[in-house]
Amino acid sequence: MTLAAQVKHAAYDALRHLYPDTPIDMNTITVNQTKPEFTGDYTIVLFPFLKLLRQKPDAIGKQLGDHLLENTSIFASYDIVAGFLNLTIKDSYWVSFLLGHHTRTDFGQQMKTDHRVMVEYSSPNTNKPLHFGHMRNIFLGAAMAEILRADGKQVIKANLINDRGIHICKSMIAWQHYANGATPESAGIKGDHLVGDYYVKFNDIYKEQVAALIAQGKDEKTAEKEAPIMAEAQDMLRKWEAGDKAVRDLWETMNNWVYRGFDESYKKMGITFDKVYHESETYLLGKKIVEDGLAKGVLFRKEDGSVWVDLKADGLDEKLLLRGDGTSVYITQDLGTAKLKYDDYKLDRSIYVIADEQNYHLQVLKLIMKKLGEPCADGIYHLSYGMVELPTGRMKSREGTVVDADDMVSEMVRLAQEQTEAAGKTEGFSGDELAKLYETIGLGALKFYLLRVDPRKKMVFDPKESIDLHGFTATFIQYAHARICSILRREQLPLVPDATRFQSFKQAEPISINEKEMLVQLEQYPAILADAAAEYNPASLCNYAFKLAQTFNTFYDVHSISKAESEEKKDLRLMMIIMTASILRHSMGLLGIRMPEKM
RNA sequence: GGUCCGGUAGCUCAGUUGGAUAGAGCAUCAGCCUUCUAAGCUGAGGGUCAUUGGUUCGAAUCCAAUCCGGAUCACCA
Repeated sequence: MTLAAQVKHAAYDALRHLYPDTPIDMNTITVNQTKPEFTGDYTIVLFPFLKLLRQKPDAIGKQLGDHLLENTSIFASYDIVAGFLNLTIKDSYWVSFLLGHHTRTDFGQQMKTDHRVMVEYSSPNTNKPLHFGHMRNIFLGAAMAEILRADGKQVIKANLINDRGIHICKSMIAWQHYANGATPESAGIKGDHLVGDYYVKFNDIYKEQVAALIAQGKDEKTAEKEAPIMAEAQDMLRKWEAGDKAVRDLWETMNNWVYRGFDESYKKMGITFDKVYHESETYLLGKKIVEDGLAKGVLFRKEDGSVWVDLKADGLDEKLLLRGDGTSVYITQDLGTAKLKYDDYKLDRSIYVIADEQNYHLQVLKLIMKKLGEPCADGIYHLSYGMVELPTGRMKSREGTVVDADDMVSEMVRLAQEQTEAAGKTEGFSGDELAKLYETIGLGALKFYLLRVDPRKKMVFDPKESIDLHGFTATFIQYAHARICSILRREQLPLVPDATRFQSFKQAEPISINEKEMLVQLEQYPAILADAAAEYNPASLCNYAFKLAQTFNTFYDVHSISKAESEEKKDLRLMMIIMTASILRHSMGLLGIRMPEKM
């Protein structure tokens, strides 16, 4: 149980004992961390009891404080300030906390349960390379998967590749017309970028054709429908669904180019998956689900043969599930995938990391599954995140403002190198070590930048700010970690000492304010981690780790560790910084950010 | 227009189930390296928590209305 919870329970027991005739609800007890300007560690708010007990705050505070001091072992003293009971925790509590946990590398982690969770993220289309918007998705999904795993869940990291549909056909058509058989090898371009180039080409041609038709006097809608290249793409989609060999072969070839490109990008980003789904393998199941729904009478068919679901009773509209020509739409394949995921793993929860522009889509998906009586429906959870925007507004591929993922990673690594060299911190490293360090810093900065904001909020990507390695950044945290490692090297201690090293530690001197600040934060890590899991919010880990690093830096400035006032103080501080480094590694590790031992 | 999300310092963001004088980072200004890594530390300035009303001992937080911004309401994915 966390310290804050212990305080709350102690207060509850005390109040019940002191006022047996007045029932007190646990929820009326508020325990906060004491503000730094007051003496104490944790504060019980007395106001809620005034009316209940018909006494003045000072009187209640005194009785409660006295009782807590006499009947529990964790409090050293108390202080009442205007309705707040500030409690100071005994130094011995902190000492035993340190002795009990400083050798752990998994402090904060929960026991494994059999609760099964799938986290789906990345989920790219195979018609263009990954861009900056994907990166928020990818890092968020990967971080959430690790956080949930640390929270005791059985986690399956899944990638759903959107490998079929009209968008792929567009790239294929343009490639057929304009590529002269170019391959990634012959063109010297990464496969995903090559295919993406032809998707762009398609759109250019399409726009030209529409413009030409409008010039001939057609209205916009008709022009969009009649553009010949679009008709070709649609024809190709039908052939694909019919299993046309030539189309399937080209499709396979081009997709494989893209996969090799993606794999390279994922590898660079340090991203892995446990399971990969392809929509080409699930859309038929989706169609089957629709047909079953039709048979059950949950869905209905219109005159043109298209199939719909009526969601008016749920405040939504009618939604198309199959086109008149029998081809499936976006949501059709999602129905199949949702069921398949559930059947594969018997999931308690299935998390979709998808941008908030698809809130409606996910709502519809869950609703349809529920209507169809599929058991997977209840577990569907949309982890909806806000879009990444530039200071000038939304990124638009049309205007060429989309930031490419591969470029972004190399740029950040390059900047890490530039700034490390400028700071003159390259001595004592081999070439390989430096390359690894730049990657650790650059990639860490990027991940942290994208994860430090509450995922639900849309965020602004300011290129100028993202390259800053000062302040609220991964670099700041990495630096604190490297400082700790440096001290441990000097003391000839491993990052995690064995349990006998501080076994005979006996506390003699009082804990200082700066020491206490660190201890309070160290103790809170398990609660922060549990909260990040419960709220699906990696940003709280970013905030916590930054604060911990900040507190360490101040502590480091105020107190010498190697030259502490006494051997006893030195040991105490060594245990503290060992634990600090372990928690920084653990928390940032969940976000996929490495902590260097030297920088 | 319907639905959903958001509005906190010049900028980017924190702010637990309502609790003490609303906090960080960046930017600006002033200090701190003969002492464990200055990618650091200390301090200063900077706020009508969009607005108005309500609930209460107490509201950035809860409720209502209004204003502003965004997303979505496709036989695109």
